[in-house]
Amino acid sequence: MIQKLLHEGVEVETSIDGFKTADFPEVTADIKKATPANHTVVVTHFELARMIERVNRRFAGVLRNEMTRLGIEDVGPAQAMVLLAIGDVELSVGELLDRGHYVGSNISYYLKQLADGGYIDRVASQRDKRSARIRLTEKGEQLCADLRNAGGAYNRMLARNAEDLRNLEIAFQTLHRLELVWGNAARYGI
Amino acid sequence: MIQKLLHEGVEVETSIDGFKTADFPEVTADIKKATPANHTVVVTHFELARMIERVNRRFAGVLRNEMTRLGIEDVGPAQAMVLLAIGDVELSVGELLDRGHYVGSNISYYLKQLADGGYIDRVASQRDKRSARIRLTEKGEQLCADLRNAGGAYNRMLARNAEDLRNLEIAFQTLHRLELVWGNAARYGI
DNA sequence: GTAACTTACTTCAAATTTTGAAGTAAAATA
DNA sequence: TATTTTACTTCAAAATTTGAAGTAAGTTAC
Repeated sequence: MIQKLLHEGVEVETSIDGFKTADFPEVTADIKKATPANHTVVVTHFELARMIERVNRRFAGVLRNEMTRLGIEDVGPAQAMVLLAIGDVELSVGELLDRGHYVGSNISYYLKQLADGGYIDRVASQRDKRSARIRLTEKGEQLCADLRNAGGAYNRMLARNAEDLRNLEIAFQTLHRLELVWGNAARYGI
Repeated sequence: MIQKLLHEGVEVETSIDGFKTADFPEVTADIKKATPANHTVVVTHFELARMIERVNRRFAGVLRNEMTRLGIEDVGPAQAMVLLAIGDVELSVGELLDRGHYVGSNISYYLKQLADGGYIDRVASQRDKRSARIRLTEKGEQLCADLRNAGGAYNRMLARNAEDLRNLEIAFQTLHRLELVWGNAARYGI
């Protein structure tokens, strides 16, 4: 199951910023036990980052296509992602920032466009009048529903069987770990 | 090991565009065997996409910090990623495009900046004079080396033991699959 | 051989996205 | 009550990305 993680036939590449399991002496033994041989190349930081970048670009394309197909012209894919991030709960801008690690001014800008397009409602909180409460309008919910509906086909392609599901979950968890490690690094250094 | 994939305590969210394993009757049996209960929520298309977006943003921050620390001012993180994508092989612009699913004009633009900064050399191919062959200069290799060096700390944080390594590999493979599925979808529709 | 087409890129202008500095107003704290 | 902090917004500039149009070299079909 664990395989050499080379893609597109570029053997040399992984060895550049890849490290061998031999670099982890305490780990090598376990791996050797589990897998016979030849599985010495391991994923690194940068390989993952590049992969994530590529996949992200791909998804942006998918989303753009879907939105074109839906005839959405007044907002772009980035705004749609914000919409999906909001989901069906009412939340403050600050909560939304946390959800996507956005920059404040950025979200502010998107929310303005989404509000102008009639996709969200913003109401000042009763308790704290500084805090704006955001929620999807009917129109916003409709767009999300349409997108999720269109996404069903992808879910079926991605999750074909139990193994796929397991792998997707592991990928998700691992990405979450990356998020934490890179996030802490950005804030507290190293 | 397989866990409920909720994060940041937003229980409601996953159930929006999440589907239950019950939606896959043929799969549910296997899962039930493997895991006792309570692990019914599964990752979807959009959750993964949002996660990838967040992680990507985080990594951009990390890279920006590292470059600031290295005192690199003439090129940005995006250009550094291109540099890392080139690695230590000589390749054509077209090959580079494939590596990162970039848009041609975009890479052209980055390559110009990288060439101006003295990070890469471009030579017209002997065989095909339309094709530019790209490779890192000493300076370019140095920057890559510095970045990879700085990245070592992250690798150690991410790959603490054999399980981490396995999960990183699974994540990598799964992302690669996403790349293919989303890539084909973008090109051939659905 | 040459006209038409394709490939491999580059250029440019515009759109989109992201950042960061500076603001405002409400809430919390001293 | 004064000061500071929080929760955002606004704006201008920068970075990134896109897409249309161009150029020049190679290929193919007469």
